[in-house]
Amino acid sequence: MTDKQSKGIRMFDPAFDYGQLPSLTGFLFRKASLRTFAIFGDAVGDRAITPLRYSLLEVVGANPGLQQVQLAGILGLSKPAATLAIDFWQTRDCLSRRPDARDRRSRGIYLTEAGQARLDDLRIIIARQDAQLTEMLSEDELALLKSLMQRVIEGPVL
Amino acid sequence: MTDKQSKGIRMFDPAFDYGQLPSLTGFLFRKASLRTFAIFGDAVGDRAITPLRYSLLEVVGANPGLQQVQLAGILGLSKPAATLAIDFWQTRDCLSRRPDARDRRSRGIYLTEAGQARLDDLRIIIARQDAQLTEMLSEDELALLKSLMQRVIEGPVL
DNA sequence: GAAATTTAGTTATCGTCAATAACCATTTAT
DNA sequence: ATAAATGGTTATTGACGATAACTAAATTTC
Repeated sequence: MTDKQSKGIRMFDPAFDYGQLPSLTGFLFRKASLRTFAIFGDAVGDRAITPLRYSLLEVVGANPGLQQVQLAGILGLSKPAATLAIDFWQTRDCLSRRPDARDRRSRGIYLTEAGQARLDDLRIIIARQDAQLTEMLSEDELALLKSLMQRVIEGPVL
Repeated sequence: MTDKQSKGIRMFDPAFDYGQLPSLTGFLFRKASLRTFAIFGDAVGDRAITPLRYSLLEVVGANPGLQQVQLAGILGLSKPAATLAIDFWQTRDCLSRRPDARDRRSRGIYLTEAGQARLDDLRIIIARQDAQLTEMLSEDELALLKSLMQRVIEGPVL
């Protein structure tokens, strides 16, 4: 065992036959996503900071004052999940809930100063990590990949 | 609520700013993977049949007689997880554990007749579903996407 | 304008799942 | 022969996410 991090996952072992799996686009997406996740953890250092939690911070940073329900909608979370995710950052002094003057039920979510600093850090770390993920592609190829992925993602809901 | 299935997930809501998220390849992978997963469930009909469990069946079909440890290695599972996954199919009469003559500790995993039939079905359903996933791409674009994805997945472990 | 309904948010409870640890049986190494 | 390693199962635990139930505040309806 030489590799402590990332489980040292070998994506395909040439000794075995994977049937039709490698020809399925969805399978490739899943593998790519797993790989992303593994590397993400290494890059960020803190295992508690998952892609989802980072996404939350990013979205709050870009849209200060959103309601929790709105955040849940954007991130595809249930209400309780949103509550927990916000709790996570609030206990770390990165997010604050501020009362909304117009509607005293709802609470606007904002970055604290520490949160802004943390986000600035994370953005850099993660952008760099993301570049490593695709370092084997030329710039043109990467742009192409992204635009193809975009179209697949935005595709019809079926 | 018109859409019962697939949660009707809207991938991006143009009303909000997603920060740098949409420019991260890893984020696109994750979204694509989520989309794959959602559609997979709809296509197969049985929610219990996850991509992972299908992968297991596919790999056993392509490599009859593998040990459980080998399967775990190929699929990136822990030993207990492999045990459970095999149990899943065995209780459905699709896989069988056969004693290994040379090593009485280990057990070879094989498709049953029912398992072969089930796999044949699933292969077709899933191949069709996978095609739908990328129906907005031309044949050339799809081939390109796949080859780019392959290279990313096979990339260095970092 | 009071009662009923809806909505934002939290808390409680549950089920799933995967990982670790502990365990048995068998094989390999010393 | 004994010790160490390996294949497999079972038991236990912890992380999550989902639903349900609840509070508080807003909106609707008559």
